[in-house]
Amino acid sequence: MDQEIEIIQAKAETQDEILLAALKLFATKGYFTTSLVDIAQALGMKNTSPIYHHFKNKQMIAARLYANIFDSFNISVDEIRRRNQKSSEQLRGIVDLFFKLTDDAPDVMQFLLILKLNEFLPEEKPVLETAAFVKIIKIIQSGITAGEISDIDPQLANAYFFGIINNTLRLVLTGGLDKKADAYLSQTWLAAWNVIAKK
Amino acid sequence: MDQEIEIIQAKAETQDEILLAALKLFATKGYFTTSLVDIAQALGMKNTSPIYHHFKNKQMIAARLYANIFDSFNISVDEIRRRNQKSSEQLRGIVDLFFKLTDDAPDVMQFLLILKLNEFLPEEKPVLETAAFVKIIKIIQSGITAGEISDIDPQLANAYFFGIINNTLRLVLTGGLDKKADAYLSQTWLAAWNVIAKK
DNA sequence: GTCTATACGCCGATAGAC
DNA sequence: GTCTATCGGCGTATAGAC
Repeated sequence: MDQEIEIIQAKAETQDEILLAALKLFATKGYFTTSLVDIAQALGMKNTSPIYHHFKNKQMIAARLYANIFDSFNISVDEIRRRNQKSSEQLRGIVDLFFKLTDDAPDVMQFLLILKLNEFLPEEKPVLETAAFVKIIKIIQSGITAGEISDIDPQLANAYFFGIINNTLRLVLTGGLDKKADAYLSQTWLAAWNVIAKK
Repeated sequence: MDQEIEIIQAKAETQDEILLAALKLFATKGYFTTSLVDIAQALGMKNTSPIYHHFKNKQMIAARLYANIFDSFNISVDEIRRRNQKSSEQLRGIVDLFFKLTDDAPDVMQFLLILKLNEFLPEEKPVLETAAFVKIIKIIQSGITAGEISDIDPQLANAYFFGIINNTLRLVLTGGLDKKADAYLSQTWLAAWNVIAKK
């Protein structure tokens, strides 16, 4: 029984290792330019066979990454909403999370912001229809109703606000800005918030 | 002699047809998911052979698209700079061009804004190091010197300004905003300009 | 659960007739 | 300059021993 648990844990661990290696390679090289051989080699495997022991095929690796990342992002957004009442505070929480992820888990952020997911995951929901991103729109709508955010099209407010946030992070990730994301956090938050804040 | 000219023109025309079909497919499906067979079929060819008559290989098609699009964008930026003195006017000209291209040549805009060019054109310059985009930074720097634009890091000002512009256009291109780009032009320009304008 | 070995398919690319 | 035909290679995926 102990053995079985160990085996299951071992399996879960190598699954995660595969996911981690794949994420890193997808984020840096792109999905189509990384082969399963690349992933296997990154893990010190001599073949791709072990990978097929854990995943049906290459696409399912990406699908699992997609599910994991968006689920965990969704949970984070829920927590942020629970812990803050005002739209401005909730948005600030999301921005803090994005900047933190950019510095601490850039591969995850690449996956969220930069990769063209629909190119290799055509059946998954577009990012903007994802639970977490739908909730962000709701936050903005609440802010408009509450008079915190100026009364414009919520989709446009979203486009402007996260245009500033995401483009800044995009540049950090691609080396267009040379400091850590954290160095730009307060200034960038202010710029983005002022675009949509009711004067 | 007349015949020769005709042949050369014909060749140039089918070259452009190949480029146009490739651009459309790359923009909609992505580079790696469109095969040369796809391109050939889009042109009514029964084989890929005619393509190889005009281009050495698939990558060279993309490289030519890259050169054409960035060259013509660069020329447009030069014209805009020549015709306007103030940084605000020059930026406005570039924004007008971007919005116009989004409505009139969305494939070109996809190529400029959305495709991950370095994934399939690793030896080409990153977009931001391109002549036109370097000039845009210069426009912003001039605006700061002239007191039109607030005195922040030009790279950051660039990130904020085009974060708003490009993210809005990105959403138009991907269907996240349902009207034509032109419907958002004046409002989006104001939002972006106000972020960097000196108060 | 990882190894060796191998099959299979797709796509990029070429040869050569017309 | 487009056709028929075909090659070669890479990358995905599987079979089966250990």
